[in-house]
Amino acid sequence: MADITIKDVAARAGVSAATASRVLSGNPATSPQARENVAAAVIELDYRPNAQARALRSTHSDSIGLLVPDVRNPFFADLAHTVEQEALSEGYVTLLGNANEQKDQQDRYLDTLISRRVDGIIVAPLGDGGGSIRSLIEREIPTVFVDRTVYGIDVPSVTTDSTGGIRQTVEHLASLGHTRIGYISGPQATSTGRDRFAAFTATVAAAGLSQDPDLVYFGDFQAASGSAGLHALLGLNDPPTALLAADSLMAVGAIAILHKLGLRIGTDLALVAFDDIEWFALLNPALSVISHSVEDMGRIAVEMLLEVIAGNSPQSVVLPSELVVRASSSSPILPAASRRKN
Amino acid sequence: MADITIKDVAARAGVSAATASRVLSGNPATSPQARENVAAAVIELDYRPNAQARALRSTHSDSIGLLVPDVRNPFFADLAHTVEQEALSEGYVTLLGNANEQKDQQDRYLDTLISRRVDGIIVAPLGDGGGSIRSLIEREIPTVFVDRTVYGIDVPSVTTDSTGGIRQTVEHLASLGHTRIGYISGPQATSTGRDRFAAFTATVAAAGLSQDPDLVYFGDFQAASGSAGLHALLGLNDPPTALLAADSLMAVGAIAILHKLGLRIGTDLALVAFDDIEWFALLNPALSVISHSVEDMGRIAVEMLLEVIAGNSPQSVVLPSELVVRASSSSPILPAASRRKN
DNA sequence: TGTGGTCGTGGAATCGATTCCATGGAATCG
DNA sequence: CGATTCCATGGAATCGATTCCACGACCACA
Repeated sequence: MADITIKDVAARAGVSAATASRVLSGNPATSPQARENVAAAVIELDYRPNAQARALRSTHSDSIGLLVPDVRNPFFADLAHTVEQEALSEGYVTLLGNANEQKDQQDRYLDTLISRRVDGIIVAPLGDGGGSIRSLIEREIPTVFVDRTVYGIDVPSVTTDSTGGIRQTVEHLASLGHTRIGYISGPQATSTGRDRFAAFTATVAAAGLSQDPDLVYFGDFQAASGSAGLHALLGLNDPPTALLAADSLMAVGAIAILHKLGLRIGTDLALVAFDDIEWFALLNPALSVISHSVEDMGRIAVEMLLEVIAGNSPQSVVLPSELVVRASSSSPILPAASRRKN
Repeated sequence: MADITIKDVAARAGVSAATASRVLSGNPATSPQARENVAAAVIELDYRPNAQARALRSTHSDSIGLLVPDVRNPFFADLAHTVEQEALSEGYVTLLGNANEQKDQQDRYLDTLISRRVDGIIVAPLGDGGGSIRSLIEREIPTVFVDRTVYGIDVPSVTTDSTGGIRQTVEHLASLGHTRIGYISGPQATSTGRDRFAAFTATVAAAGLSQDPDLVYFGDFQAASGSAGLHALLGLNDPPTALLAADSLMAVGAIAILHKLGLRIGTDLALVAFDDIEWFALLNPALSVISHSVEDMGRIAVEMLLEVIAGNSPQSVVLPSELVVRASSSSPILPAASRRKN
């Protein structure tokens, strides 16, 4: 692993290291002759600049960090893809970290990203503003929140307005005759969990539907809690006739149990999920979803972070969400007598 | 962003930078007094070592690179998750790159990873051994291939033995009465594409089934080519009665078209997909798959890379694959007359 | 008491690239 | 033709952490 340095290139090209550096960074104060010789030497030696040394001297590393709660969640996989492609087109490499929905792993990754002196960080945060999130702010490291925010921390963010999609969903279900809508909520420690829950309770009240607190189950955005939530809701004396899940993984968990119980989605129980995942349309029946654009979210987050890095203070952006009706929620409610009991 | 350096810590603790460095790296040649003072100063100043400077001096960066062809493919998302968690537990950070199934993006990312002097690289390669893959070898950068290999490049790898799962599948379909099995293949520019295709042709011949070359469609591992492949195969004069797709995304593309055409999976057409994805079991009917362990693959790849970094030459590992029969391939074949025509 | 050894410490060199500063040669102007 | 500007260039300082080397203090043993 005999590394080739800029001195080797300079020697080969018959110039000094300073001149070689100037050629490589496109400094105009170089002669055509020098440019040519250096370019040739670079190719002959297959030279790759040492990014560490460069970053050490020049205070920027041309890299950004992206910290997501769970890469296996298709929503965040898509987000990672979009951010990474968008950043690459702007000349930045993305370091992807996975907090695994755990605060200590989030802190550990943030520490690492700080140590590596990334130029900025995009994070879908969890927990309160403690731990390493605070260090980010105190060090004035350019930061953008995506999908989620943290109460009391003033950082530009790109989030989804849950209210529109959830109101459409509640009204849609009400128009089919449903009065008892079950809700599998995300954790109240996340802003998305809180916002969606608030939107649900508000619109249910506005539509005059049942506000029975037993109709709400609090999950953790992962599949197993969707299964548990479904069990809990179906076990009620007066179970819901429609169900809204606050994210795709909890919907998947619920669907698995529905299959196991032999209940028919769309007729025995209407189902809508927050987050649109490509293959939700392939389920039989196809799943109704509240859709929001992950591409827009990723693209805007990168643009916004570049603004912050440039020293500006961009406005936070809230993207709309929208109900997409498919077969899982298109049948009118059945009379209670014909519904199977659990 | 006034960065705090080791000199600030040293000054605060009343020692030299050399001593502070020794304390931080756990060098035993330090007095308890010094250790205590430095530890206190680190906390008071919220000091984070500059990873760039450290890596520059000490030739290792405690980071590895992972380059996958497509993060949105659930198989690679799972792989990324496993590798990242496993590496983290060994004290390494993972830089994730996404080649987007394009050779130029793969080269670009490899260049970046080389520049950043990662300690090693895990890559699911595409294309031949040209471009930056060659640079990796010439520079003797610790490298491990995962899922795929490159012909003629001698690098330790963790791959899946397609043959077992594919033989089981062909024999299973034959036992249901199928004689014409369609195959949507991966690209022959990838080792997995070639291996699975070879296994399919060999086992079909061994089972005495139709070897009609029209039964094979060559896709590119992405969803759209699965749709195209299905159209092509159903358009034959004598279409197949069973279908095997060489990866999950092409299976998804095929399923979408089957739904659109109103064909019933499992009865009108038996379907099996390579790669097990959690929600494949949720489809109706549930999808039969050839399953292989992405956790084992990721874990072994990291272990193997650490071996290579340590200077050893680990043996390549080939993991088994296995057929999991579900409803999409459990009905005996229908007589031709009762099958619908496309 | 003198010699040898251990131990904690600080000074200085080092890693590779960038950039300030000074220099020498060519070009331009009065 | 002499003076001034311009430009390409090399030398040297710099970024922050690590590590080699040397030094002084201390203990132990003969």
